[in-house]
Amino acid sequence: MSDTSLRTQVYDSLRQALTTGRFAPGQKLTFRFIAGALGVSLTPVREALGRLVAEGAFETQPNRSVRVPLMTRARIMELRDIRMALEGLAAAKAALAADRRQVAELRRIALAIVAARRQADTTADRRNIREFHFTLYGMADQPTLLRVIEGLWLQTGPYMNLLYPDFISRPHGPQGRANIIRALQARDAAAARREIENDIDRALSYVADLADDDGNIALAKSTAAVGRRRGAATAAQQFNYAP
Amino acid sequence: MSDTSLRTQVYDSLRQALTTGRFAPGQKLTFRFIAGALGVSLTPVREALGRLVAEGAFETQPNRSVRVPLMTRARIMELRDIRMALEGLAAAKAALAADRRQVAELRRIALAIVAARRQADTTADRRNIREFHFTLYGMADQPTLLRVIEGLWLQTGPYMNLLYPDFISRPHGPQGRANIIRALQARDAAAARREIENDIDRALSYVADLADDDGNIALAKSTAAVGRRRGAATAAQQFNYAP
DNA sequence: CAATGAATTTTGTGATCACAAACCAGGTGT
DNA sequence: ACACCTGGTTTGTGATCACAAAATTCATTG
Repeated sequence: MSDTSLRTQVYDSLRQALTTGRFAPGQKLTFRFIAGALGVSLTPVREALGRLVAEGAFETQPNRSVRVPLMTRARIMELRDIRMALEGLAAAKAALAADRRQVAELRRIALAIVAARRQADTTADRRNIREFHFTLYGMADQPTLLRVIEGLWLQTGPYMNLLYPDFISRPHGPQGRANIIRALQARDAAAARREIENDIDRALSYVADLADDDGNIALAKSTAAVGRRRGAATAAQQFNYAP
Repeated sequence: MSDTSLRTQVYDSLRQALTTGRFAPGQKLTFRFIAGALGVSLTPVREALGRLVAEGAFETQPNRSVRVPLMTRARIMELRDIRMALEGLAAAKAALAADRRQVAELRRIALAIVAARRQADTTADRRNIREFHFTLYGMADQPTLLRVIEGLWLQTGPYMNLLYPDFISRPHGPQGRANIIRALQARDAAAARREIENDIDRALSYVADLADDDGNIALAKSTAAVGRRRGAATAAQQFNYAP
């Protein structure tokens, strides 16, 4: 482990919770609540939250507690455009740099996605999707680009629950991933970029259509609804879970 | 003023110092040094530095002090690609959204650049260049995009001194800005993107060519050399200056 | 004189305390 | 009923203290 500071542990816990959809959009969190749940003092919590606020994963009005941002339709579309540009760039570079072993690894993850979906395992699916994308982007070997993209995923994370179960069951998913793998084998940067752009476009346009201009969400029958029940889980439950 | 916390003031001071080239690449800073220079306790300094480290403006090995990152040629080229993608996107959107008043404002800044360069005023030039770009990007009205771009400028900031005086005296600068303004008037998004991409490409490719693969810089006769003399300025001098 | 190792100082990290501003009830007046 | 005040409570912010790990100094040794 390279950094074992408490601040980093708190940061990672919150990040995990965000990317796995444990916090609902608009949910409010106090410093003392997090500190109590994680068994640390306020100091490391403040530093971790400061970073997350800087990255846009949380927002705060001056001198007040933090909350998961409520995003308007426009803001989701903005994130869509940014992610298309950056993740498209990463995919294009990955296509030029990937070797045979890396492509095989990507194919393994693509199969795991199909398997988990057959069992409608939402948690596993989110983990798999994340692994597929970041394995792909990692091949580009561009650390700064990767970090910026991670910051963007942190912002879209709480909204990705909205994709389940309707959007995810559409047939275009496996097709897109197969196309990406083919593009890598052919070292076709333009095709890899195009496929990733399409993927992001479809997913975030779908999410954006569920949000109105005030940040309210058409809940439908999505699993995001569970996050709304504030007192349902104990404090510790919201952070710790078996990986 | 929306946020008057000390943490934010420290953050802004360090940000200013970075974007105006007051810190040299590789320069090391201790928490207590900054706290003393700004007359605050360690607490707000830690939070401000935590944010800047998260943004990549400073780097730190675990449990040790922070320093301005030394960038390899590869990393500068990486930043070039990211900035081309994102600032190109912002310019394209700006071209579609700009009204006549905003274009006039941009033309005013372009004239100020020419005027300041006639007097070889490096400080004013850096401020003007920043104002030109962020006024342009601001027209796109995309707050998240703007924040990501600001984070990237924070990283490239300490290296922008290397453009003076050689690169800046080349004739392509005024031409490029005139083209951008023309593109805005014509609502030509593709042209605006192309001009911004060219601008970033030229500047950062030039800087990258001065760096080797270990992060060492060919100093040449650039003004960055002054930043190297560590004890030259008092602590307070490194942060406070007349705007 | 360069290399080594112990003593000393410096430095980041985390916990705790003090405090003012924001929040929340509960009551009052209209 | 509803807006307004008011007391108590909660909450983020900043300073200070304690401490361990890292850096530095410097005497000692080969």
